[in-house]
Amino acid sequence: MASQGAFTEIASLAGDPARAGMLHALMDGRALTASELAQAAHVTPQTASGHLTKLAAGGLIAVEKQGRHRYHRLASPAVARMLESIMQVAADARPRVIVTGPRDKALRAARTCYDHLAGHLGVALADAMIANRQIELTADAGIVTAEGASLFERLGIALETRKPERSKRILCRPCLDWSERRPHIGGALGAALCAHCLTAGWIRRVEGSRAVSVTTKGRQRFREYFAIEL
Amino acid sequence: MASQGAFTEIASLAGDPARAGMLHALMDGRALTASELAQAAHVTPQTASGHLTKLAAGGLIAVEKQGRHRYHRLASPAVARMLESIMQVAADARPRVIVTGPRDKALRAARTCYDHLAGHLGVALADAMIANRQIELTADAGIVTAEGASLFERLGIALETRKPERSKRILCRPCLDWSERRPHIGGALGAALCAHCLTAGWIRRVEGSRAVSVTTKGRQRFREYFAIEL
DNA sequence: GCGATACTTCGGCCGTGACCGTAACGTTCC
DNA sequence: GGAACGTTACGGTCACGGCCGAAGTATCGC
Repeated sequence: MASQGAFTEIASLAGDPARAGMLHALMDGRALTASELAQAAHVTPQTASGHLTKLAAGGLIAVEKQGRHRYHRLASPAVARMLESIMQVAADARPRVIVTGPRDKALRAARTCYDHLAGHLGVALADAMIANRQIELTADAGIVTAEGASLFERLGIALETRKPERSKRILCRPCLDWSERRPHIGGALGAALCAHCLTAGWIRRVEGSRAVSVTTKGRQRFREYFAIEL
Repeated sequence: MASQGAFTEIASLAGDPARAGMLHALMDGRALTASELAQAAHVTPQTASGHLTKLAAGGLIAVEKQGRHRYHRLASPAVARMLESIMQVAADARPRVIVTGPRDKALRAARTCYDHLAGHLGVALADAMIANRQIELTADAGIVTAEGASLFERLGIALETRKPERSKRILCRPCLDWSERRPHIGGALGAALCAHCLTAGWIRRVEGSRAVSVTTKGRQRFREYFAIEL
């Protein structure tokens, strides 16, 4: 089969510890410089450069030159989904020794997963919206109800229905959380929600991590709109 | 981060050519013996055995003893989704030399993707059901409409709504086809549909491949129920 | 122009891991 | 019991690929 070679190339690209560290660091959806990624992977800049070249050649990351910096980001949402699915299998088959460091704790509490929210916060949001009949989720798929749509309208979040034809239903993607083992909200809906939380100052990115922290305002708003106690 | 080690382990397990070949062979959802997998991966039985031990230890495959055979299958749908997502990235970043052999041709026409239908047939089915307003699909999610539910009832396919509570809507998972680059029907719905096609004799598995062939009866039924000309 | 910063390329060292041959082990069938 | 089949264990070879040091190429600020 012709596609097999490509498959092994992609998988082995992700299977190296240093490169995995870089991909991990890029999972929050932002673009990072080569030196930042070298630091994240605990290797020297030369080594990192080689890895980045390979990742770019394999189509996993995209590079953008800007002055003397080179910004690297995941090439597409498909790559993010791939990484997420690998993490899920990894977490699944792992009831082994789990060393929960303090940084891990923050990650488990709330983090971004490429472009949407994950961790305890992400799952709590999904749970709340399900309880409030604003969305419906299974392991496979999800939809936004009329109540959900009106909530987003109240929040000032524009949900561009990608299918303007005639279907009024809005769909979203469930994304199994590797720390909570339960689905949170992904897809375009999750991305819009996450973006709103950031711009409205409900949450803030934690420096040098995928973790996010909930602000006082955010705590209040989450209670107000979603009936979540954090 | 604690999870990173597990991530690299899983990815590098999949990143070896021989193991990738085996996983590929298991992608049709059936259980195969070690010798069959050795043949599929083009290695000696001893080598294959070592790989299978590792794959099992990593939680990618499950082993079942039966007489003097040992049947190996993918450990879970999550693993199948992971493989699929890797294939998708691999296909995505590959506008390179595509050597389309005769076997590839059959695969592109119709094949199983773990437990549901893919290839030209799979995409055609999805297209037809969308056109007939029996399902709605985006890249992220999908649902079955009332018309869709009644079709499945006519076909004698029981769709156990996994959420018996009160939601009458049935959800399904879109799965981006790596050969057609468009979504086909996955999830529980796709699995039920595929199983029905097999048991009703609409399609038949091609020996030693993930490809399936459409029978004369199948051609007729697909026209009758889905208005598809093959 | 100059040095400083950011990144890449080159060359050589070294460890990991895939592979096979041989051989042993365990089941099943006759 | 013994033959046939299938799987596992061990030892040795070999090649691929990661890693760093040193040197080379772009871009910024002065």
